[in-house]
Amino acid sequence: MSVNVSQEVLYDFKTIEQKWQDKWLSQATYKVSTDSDKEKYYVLEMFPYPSGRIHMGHVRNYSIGDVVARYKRFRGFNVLHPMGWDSFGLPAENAAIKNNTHPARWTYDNIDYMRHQLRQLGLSYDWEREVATCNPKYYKWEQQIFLEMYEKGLVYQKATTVNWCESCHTVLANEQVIEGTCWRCDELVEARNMTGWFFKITDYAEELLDDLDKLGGWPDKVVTMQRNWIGKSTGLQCDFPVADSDEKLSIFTTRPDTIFGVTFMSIAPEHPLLKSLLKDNPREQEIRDFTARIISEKQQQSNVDLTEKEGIATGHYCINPFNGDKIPIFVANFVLMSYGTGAVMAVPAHDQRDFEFAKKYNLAIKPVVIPDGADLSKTDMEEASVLPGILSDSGAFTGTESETAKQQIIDFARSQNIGDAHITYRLRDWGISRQRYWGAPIPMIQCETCGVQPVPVDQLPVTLPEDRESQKSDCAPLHQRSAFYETSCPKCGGKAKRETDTMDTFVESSWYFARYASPRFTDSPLDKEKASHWLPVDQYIGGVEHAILHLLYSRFFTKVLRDLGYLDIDEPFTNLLTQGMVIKDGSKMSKSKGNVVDPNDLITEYGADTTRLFSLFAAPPEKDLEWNAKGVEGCYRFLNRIFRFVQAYSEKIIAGTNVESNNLNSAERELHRKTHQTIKKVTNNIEQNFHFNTAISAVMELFNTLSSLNSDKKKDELGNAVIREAVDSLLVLLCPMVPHFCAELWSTIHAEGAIDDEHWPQWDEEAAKEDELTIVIQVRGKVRSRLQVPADIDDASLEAMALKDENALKFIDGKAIKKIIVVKKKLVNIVV
RNA sequence: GCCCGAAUGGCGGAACUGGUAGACGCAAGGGACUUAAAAUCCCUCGGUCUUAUGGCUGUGCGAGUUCGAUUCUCGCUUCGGGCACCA
Repeated sequence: MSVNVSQEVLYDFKTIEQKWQDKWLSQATYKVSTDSDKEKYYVLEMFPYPSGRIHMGHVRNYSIGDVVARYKRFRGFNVLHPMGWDSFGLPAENAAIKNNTHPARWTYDNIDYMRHQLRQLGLSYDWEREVATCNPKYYKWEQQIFLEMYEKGLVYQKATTVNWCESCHTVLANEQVIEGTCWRCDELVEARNMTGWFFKITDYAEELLDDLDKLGGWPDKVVTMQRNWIGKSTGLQCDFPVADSDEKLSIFTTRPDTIFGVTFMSIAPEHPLLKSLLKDNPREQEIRDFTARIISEKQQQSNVDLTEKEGIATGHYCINPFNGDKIPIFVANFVLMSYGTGAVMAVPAHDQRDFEFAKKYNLAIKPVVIPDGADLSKTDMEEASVLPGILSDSGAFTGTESETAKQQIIDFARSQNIGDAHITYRLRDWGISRQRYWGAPIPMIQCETCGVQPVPVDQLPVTLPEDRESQKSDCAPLHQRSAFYETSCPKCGGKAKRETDTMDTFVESSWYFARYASPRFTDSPLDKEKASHWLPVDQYIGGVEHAILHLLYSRFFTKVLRDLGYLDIDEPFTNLLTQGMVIKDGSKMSKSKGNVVDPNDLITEYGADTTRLFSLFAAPPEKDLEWNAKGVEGCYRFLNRIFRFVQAYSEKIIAGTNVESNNLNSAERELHRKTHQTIKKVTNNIEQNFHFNTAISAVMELFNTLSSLNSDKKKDELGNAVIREAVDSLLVLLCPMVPHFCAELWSTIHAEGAIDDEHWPQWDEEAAKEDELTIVIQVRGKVRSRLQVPADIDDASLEAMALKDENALKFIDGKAIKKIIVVKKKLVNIVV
């Protein structure tokens, strides 16, 4: 029987993709519920901000997620795979002003368009669970969580120095300041004093740190970044009495072992003690001018550049409680009020900053920790010595090893009631107040008589004010809208004012993954039963740019929701995959560089399947992906070749029965073996590390084997059964990547049953075994010859064969054989 | 400055636990088909020497361990990422 494979037909992806998308939608193929005997699997990709249209980064992220979802379904899991919209945020306001539309209108239009785009990609979401965070039905529950946190003391208001972005007209959290600039618009951030609401994330600092150890399924890199961000330091907090005064200066140090080397004190310009130090101070004006200048410099420069160390003596002294030394107190520009106590004991001999400062102002440098073999006495030091060593000049502690001395000195401070062990974190509380319109209102009320009052839960949601014409742009912040903020006190009924700040949009994304478990639940933020069924997320996928921001906040919220009784897990995301960027011509795609690839164009020209296939094939997910238009064509060619083959061979495939593995000719055995090897390879690639690129190349190899066996002289030896087995397997293996394509071809060769109802193929280890092996023969570690041998050969005969091999003999050249190394099924190395 | 990570053909990338470097794809070159082109199919494809069998060389650089190193150790170089007065 001869079959013609048409050489010219290109498969009609447009019709095929439309057909299957319609089917999946109308039949709600990917809808899930908890009533299933199957084990649950929750795969989630970071939901997008509805900026207008999807970009290649989304395509990549969601293609990866969809492969995981479809693969796990084939493996028999009950897969939750939802999608939604992180739909509050600044761009909506800017766009609304620009286009004279309303942020809500702009946002919902974008959502409609982008949902359409995601459907065009054939992503297998349960669309019935879709959420949009700007919907009052979503943020109502966020407000309720806020209130419950407030009741637990996890929310508080304070006036403090905040990060202000002038271009965004709002405050930013510490995590949102990237190298001194705004995470969203790159504008330089300035310092301002403002009142705002804070989440007490620092209450969870220790647990957030400890539980990092539970995140074995996260990239080490992300765990390390979080660990550094939390920045735990242990040391001594200790009081230094101010000379001729009742006041004390409290310091924190991680080097209590150097406490005998303190030669001065540095305090932050904002330090509260400064006020009393200035009283009756002859140099009051000079000091005031200095601190004012430093504070304003700090505000302008933010934390971009390291400025030179600068300070001024206050004329006051304090007493080192350990040795009675009288030491001068300086105001210094490098001391941060927001870390530790805002005051530092300065040990210039053992701290580089203090060293530079001491050099500049000619202050004493007193070495007290002498590293092994070093001589720090008297000689001019070039830099601070930070190594451990033996204490000298340290009273009763002289001669002690510095690590031991740390604890002894802490113990001593405690016994004298002047200090104790202390832990300090770099992590600060999360400032969530934003002075913008398009965000979730903070449900608090300020009463003239009763003070701050929470909005009663039954009055939620506090919704954003609608405009007279909601089509029109009016993005005035809430503090400019009296109709919004004028209200009455829930306690006394008197005149009161609503909080006019809205919440940081990172609050919405800190719990959306839990809401997906019960997205329409109307009794409380989460249906506990559903949440405990689905959570934690088994596999979370998104960009590494959220390594700290979103992922830290979500971990915090998970712990808070647990403590509020909504969740019974400690960590939200068991496994995390951080995918690389999509780049072109060596750099990130951007409008300014003019190297943007629009997914729409690709879908129109090649279809969703090809687009997905290339974005999975070109690189492993965690690496950056270099976009290559020619590479896309290669993937398209690959799909076309399969399509033509299956069409041409459909009769044979349909006629194929089950493979009888003990009754195969050599061509059949070769294809049968390759099929099972491919199943094994693809399965392992996906299971181990989601390396779809190598999984796809394995399927390409299988197809190459299939088509070459068919084109050459062995053509007539191939029975229908092995062809059918190869094609059936190939289609299921490829289905997670190119679902429409495989569904269509499957339907042409199977009268009944959709590919979605199939099981993942299982490989047969026997069938996958090679019956011949290539053994490498080395002489002195260099490859000299190769042998084809039966797979079951034993080491002794292998060795014998190697010693008889002509090529090997040439290189042995009659020399004495020292040693022969035989590696099973791999090689023989003859050492002469 | 400190802490991570990476470096393999013209390109994207592969290589199990130390055991055939370059799978798969792209590009390039040659051929078949065609009046021609496109499409499709076949062949070649790290460098170098050689008529060829084949030899030598080759995974950023330099050492080391080993019968054997892309893989392990040490020291560099370059690039990328994170943190950056955190006391």
